[in-house]
Amino acid sequence: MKHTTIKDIAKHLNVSVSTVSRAFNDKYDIRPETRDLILETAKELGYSPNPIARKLVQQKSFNIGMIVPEFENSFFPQIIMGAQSVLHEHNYQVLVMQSNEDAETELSNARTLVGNMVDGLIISITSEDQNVEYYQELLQKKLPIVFFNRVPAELNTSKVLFDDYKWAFFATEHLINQGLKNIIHLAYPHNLSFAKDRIKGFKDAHKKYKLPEGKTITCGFTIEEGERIAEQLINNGEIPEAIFSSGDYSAIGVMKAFKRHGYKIPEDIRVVGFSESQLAQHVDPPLTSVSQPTDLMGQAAAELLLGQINNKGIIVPQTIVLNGRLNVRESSVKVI
Amino acid sequence: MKHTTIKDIAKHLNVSVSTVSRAFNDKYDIRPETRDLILETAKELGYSPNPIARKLVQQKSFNIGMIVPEFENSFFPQIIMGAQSVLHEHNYQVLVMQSNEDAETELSNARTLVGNMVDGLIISITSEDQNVEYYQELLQKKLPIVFFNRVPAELNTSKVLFDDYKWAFFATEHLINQGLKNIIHLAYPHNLSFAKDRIKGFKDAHKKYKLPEGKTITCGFTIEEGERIAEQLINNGEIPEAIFSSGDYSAIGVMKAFKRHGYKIPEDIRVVGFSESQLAQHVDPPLTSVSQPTDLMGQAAAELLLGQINNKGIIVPQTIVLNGRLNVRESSVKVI
DNA sequence: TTGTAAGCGTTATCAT
DNA sequence: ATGATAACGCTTACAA
Repeated sequence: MKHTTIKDIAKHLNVSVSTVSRAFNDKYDIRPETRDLILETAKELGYSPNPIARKLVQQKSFNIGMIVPEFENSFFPQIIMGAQSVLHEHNYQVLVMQSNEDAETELSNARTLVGNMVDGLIISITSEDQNVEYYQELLQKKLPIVFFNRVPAELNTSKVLFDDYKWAFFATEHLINQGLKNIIHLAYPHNLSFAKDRIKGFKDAHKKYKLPEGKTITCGFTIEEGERIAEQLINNGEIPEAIFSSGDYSAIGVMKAFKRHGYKIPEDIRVVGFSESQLAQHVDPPLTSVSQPTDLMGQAAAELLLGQINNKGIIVPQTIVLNGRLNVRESSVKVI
Repeated sequence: MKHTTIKDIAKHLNVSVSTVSRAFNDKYDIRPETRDLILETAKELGYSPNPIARKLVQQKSFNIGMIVPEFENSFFPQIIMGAQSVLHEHNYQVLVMQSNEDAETELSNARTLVGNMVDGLIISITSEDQNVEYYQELLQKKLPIVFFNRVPAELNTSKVLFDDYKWAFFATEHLINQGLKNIIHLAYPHNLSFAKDRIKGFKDAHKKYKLPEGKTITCGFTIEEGERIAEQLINNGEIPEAIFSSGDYSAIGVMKAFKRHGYKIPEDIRVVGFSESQLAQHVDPPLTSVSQPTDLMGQAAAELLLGQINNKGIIVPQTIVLNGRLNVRESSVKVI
């Protein structure tokens, strides 16, 4: 693809390239008529300034890179949209990449984005342990980075978090308050910091009510995983009074499996999910779930990043912890 | 952010910049020891080549831009992942942007991506009528573009489509074959080509069975829209035997509203959706829906694009039409 | 095998 | 108000 360049226009009009450049950058002195003439012929010749060249000399792209583990579920897309809304207002474009839950891909995404000279990065990491050296390196080079939702503990930069501990606690309490004692928690793998926080919330709720520490089973993100765990429990004859799952999908899987085996929800087993997926209110029975303010999370991350950018890389690390809500639905309360 | 540059290394090692450059580009003659030395100090100094500069001189980025209307639902994300899988194999990175169903945003996305010197574009358009001149312009400049799912009729480039006509026909036939005569089609707005194709499929199925041409109502994409239309029908006392909706969400909305008013599905009204959303198999009753091969669509688009790129911009327009499947579930068949 | 220098498309400083 | 020109970081003839 052959771009029309500033030179083509300069030649065409017998002016210098700097004059043409000025026509496109309001801040310089230029006679209005010359400017209009240039802008006009630019349109004729199908010219628009080449941002690559501009980036090279200005060392600034007005692009923000964003990396998320996946966007199959609506969780991350909603956050992306939240971030976009504030970034767009400030004339930044957002380039999105997904790591597919893979740390290596995440690293290569980051490199691509940095290669494109993004002015900042907003990242939700895949694994707590990997890639931190690279991010560390970027931060040392004064590249603004904000992490959200899944964040590396060691890195000293801004983060936007959800109060996983608190809401796992509340969700568990919601079940305990109904007189239930035998609750199982389906936890996410331990390399995710929020998984640990939720486990802690779950256990501390038990402590508060002087109950024996609840049982925890590690479980994946999918419906199938939830089904697998439930089948396992059924096989072992180990039927709990309630299940608090770290994700809606596994919670739905659990419900499916138990229903298939003739158990009634919520009569026989109560179920609570986490993250308020689109499915939650539409499954049968509707699933109680902790909803996280995805749009706010995106907005907060974007604002922290803009702050860093405008601070010329002087990073004042800030951590914002966002509140949630427990959407109580039929799956977790006995209908009277 | 201060990048370490090729010059820093050159100075550090008392060699010329071209030697350093060569160390990073295998194809040139360079003494292995010099190369290793350079690569080593590069690592020490935290240097990696600046792709922006490289792009500027090579006029090639190994980045592909992809624009989708939204990624809140899993439809487009799945296509993106399909495309990514083949593009990654060929060392291309994919930059994704979303137009939010807005033609202007779509245009600005395209400009950003072109500005980043992507080597090709994969687009699902928001509106058939807008932005075509710009895309036309890009194509004339030999920028490879492949459209998918929602494509502009006028543009002479490669496209990947779903056979909307055929599957709307089959879906309708599936209802007619059960002896139903009074079927209403919830159609998408007419500025989307596939909306028209589905309407035609719906009507032609009626023709085949010598039935009066079925009724069509224009409806949005959301659950709420489906509910609104259903409420309207109920208010008018106009209860059909079946509803064939152009989208799963509106179909689900329809079911919700009818259920709320005491109608039974499928006993009183049968419902068929389109696009096989994640929700389809989990709502109550499970929703019959036409599933589209999203992964294949992404892969096909990517392959067509790579073809164009490797053809050095000599575009041989191709249109691939993909097949689907009707997933029959409880919402559309009377249980015996 | 290595160095020199031109060029990619801009912006920005310094003259004029 | 406009023009020359260096610079951004890199690749690539061409020369040595």
